[in-house]
Amino acid sequence: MTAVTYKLLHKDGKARRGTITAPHGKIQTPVFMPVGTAATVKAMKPESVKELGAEIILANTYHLYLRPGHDVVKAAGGLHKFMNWDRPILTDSGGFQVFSLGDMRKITEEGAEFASHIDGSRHMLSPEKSMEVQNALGSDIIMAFDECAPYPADREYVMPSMERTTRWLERCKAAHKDTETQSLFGIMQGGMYDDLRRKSAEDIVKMDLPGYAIGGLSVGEPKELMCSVLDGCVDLLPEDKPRYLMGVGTPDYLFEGVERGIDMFDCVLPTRIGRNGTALTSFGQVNIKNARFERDFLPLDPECDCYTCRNYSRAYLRHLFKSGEILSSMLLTEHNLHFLVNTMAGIRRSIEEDRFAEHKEEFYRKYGYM
RNA sequence: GUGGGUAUAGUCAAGUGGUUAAGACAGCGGGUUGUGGUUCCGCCAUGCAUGGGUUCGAACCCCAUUACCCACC
Repeated sequence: MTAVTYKLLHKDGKARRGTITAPHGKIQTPVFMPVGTAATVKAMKPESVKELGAEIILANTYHLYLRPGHDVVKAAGGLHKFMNWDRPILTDSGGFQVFSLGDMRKITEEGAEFASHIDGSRHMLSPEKSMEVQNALGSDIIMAFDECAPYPADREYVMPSMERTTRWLERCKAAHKDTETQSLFGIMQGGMYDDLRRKSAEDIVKMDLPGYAIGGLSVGEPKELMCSVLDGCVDLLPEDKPRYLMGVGTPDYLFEGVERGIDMFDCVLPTRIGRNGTALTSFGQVNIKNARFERDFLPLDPECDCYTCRNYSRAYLRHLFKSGEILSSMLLTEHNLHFLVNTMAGIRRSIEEDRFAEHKEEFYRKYGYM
């Protein structure tokens, strides 16, 4: 028995309504996972993250390995206990940092050598090491150590990179022993090339893992390109396993992903832009810093029932941000997270009622994308 | 009242005769997609207290005026 299982409940077109059962609880899918890189969803108390309906959050192997160190987290009794979050946790493998650290790292067949962004010290992250760290953290879902190719990247770069990611996945699988309490998800790569995506999918699906992710998208490519790549590769993943589109995203991308059969998403966007004064609302993105909100005493999103919108005005939120007050980050983050989690809940309902397409159109019309 | 000093953007300021007047903060606008983000990128003085003068050319030199600061009466 694997730690994480998926049950498909209903389909509306390719959109899937399902449940994931993990050691720390059930997850209704499609799901949006808030990101808590350093064992905290920034500016949020775990209780508040729970209250707004998040059923799973994401943490990062690379960051926790560097600080405080996975041995510390393990000594604390595992990540759940350490950070006071008793629902499922997914940990990213550190693979994305291979991409985002740019020239501060070197990739070899063995793994990736990093210069710590904290103190410059050098560290080697390999498939085996990533499994060791994620095992010590004790997350429900652990991700394979992969390489996310940049965009744009030519075939000559992407093909060997993708093949190495597949070899790394084999090593991850071999190193991952604790399959009863944690489940390893594989990651498809292949850049923007349909045939490489197909090859990657075929190779990783053979390994019969409890779940699969699509990596290497949402790295700066145009939306249409991401959609067309998804068109060509989501169906290559097994129907009876959860499908996770990594690093996505904005509300519109969520709809595009679900429409093509994606079950899981994560993104730093709501928390990051929240801390920087931008809100996601049902009528589009709002920059609360704008002078036009100086005397606007309406709630951020009049249609929202989150704590922030029930109690505070745009003028107050603007004031808090301009004053550099901590409450600004808290209130905006809570709203943004609530908005995306709630958007996913609406998507799930629409799939159950076979009206996903209409729901998507309605959302776009209001959000200002159409 | 006498002597001295200072006046450059909302604020603090660089610039002491030669092409489009540094920079910082504030302000304004934008960005942000498996978090290297109290972050990043733009914009923001046709004008240097005011009025004259010298000069090919003045924020810069000269004169007057005004305001403020410091001393001394």
